[in-house]
Amino acid sequence: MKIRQDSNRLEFENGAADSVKNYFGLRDDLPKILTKINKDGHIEAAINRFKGLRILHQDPWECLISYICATYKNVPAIKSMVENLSRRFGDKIAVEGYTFHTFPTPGRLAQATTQELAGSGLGYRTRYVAETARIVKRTGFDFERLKHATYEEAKKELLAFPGVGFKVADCVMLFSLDRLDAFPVDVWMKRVVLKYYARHFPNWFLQKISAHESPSNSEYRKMNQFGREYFGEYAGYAQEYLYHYERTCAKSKCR
DNA sequence: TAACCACCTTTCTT
DNA sequence: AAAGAAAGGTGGT
Repeated sequence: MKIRQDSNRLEFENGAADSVKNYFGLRDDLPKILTKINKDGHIEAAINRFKGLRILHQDPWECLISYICATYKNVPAIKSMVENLSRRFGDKIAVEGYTFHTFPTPGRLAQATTQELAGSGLGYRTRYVAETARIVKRTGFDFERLKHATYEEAKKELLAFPGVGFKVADCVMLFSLDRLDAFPVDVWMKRVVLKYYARHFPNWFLQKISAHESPSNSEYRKMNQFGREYFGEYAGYAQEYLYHYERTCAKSKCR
């Protein structure tokens, strides 16, 4: 399957398979979603600037490991780690003369030595990835089952993996378990809260989260709850538009 | 419960 | 070019 982006639309060679449409979130009813999350001028600006942005429906296992690796790292570094893992432990595949590597299975990562994993640049995340891989392998963990669990139950089960806190759990649910109501809160969303949604929080709270970089668990819960209640069943989409808007337009003029 | 803070490494910024 | 800051947080105390 070959896909080409031509300016603002995708072209699929020989039409798109269902799995491809699903991966790019093309089955999500974007007009409906954007209407529902468009609650104020701030999110509206983000929507107007990036209309068409969709949430990928990724593989849960790959998503889980990727976000365990993501803590305290910037995006290029995360990309590098995932590529290292794929190149060193995944299967080599050839497509029309180009070489790619699949993301390694739980079994393959479970049998990798600590040294081998650390060699991929994981740092202190090495033991989280190793232990999570072993648990998934040993228990035959069924990620698909979590798609049909309640929000609280799915989150609770994800939190049981080492290296998984609130933020990683919400990301895995949003990006791979079809939980579009999940609302991950990272440093960028904290900035969004302070900048655009301060009036929804008491002053003492705003001062508290300003005092340090990453939010505590109780602070996370408050911002997470606000996002889910304020934006509703597609809060995750609101998060994605605000996140991308803030990262892209905060410094530069974005025009 | 709440507040600190160490943590591996890569990439960005000055 | 080199050095310091920041990076899609988590877990332990």
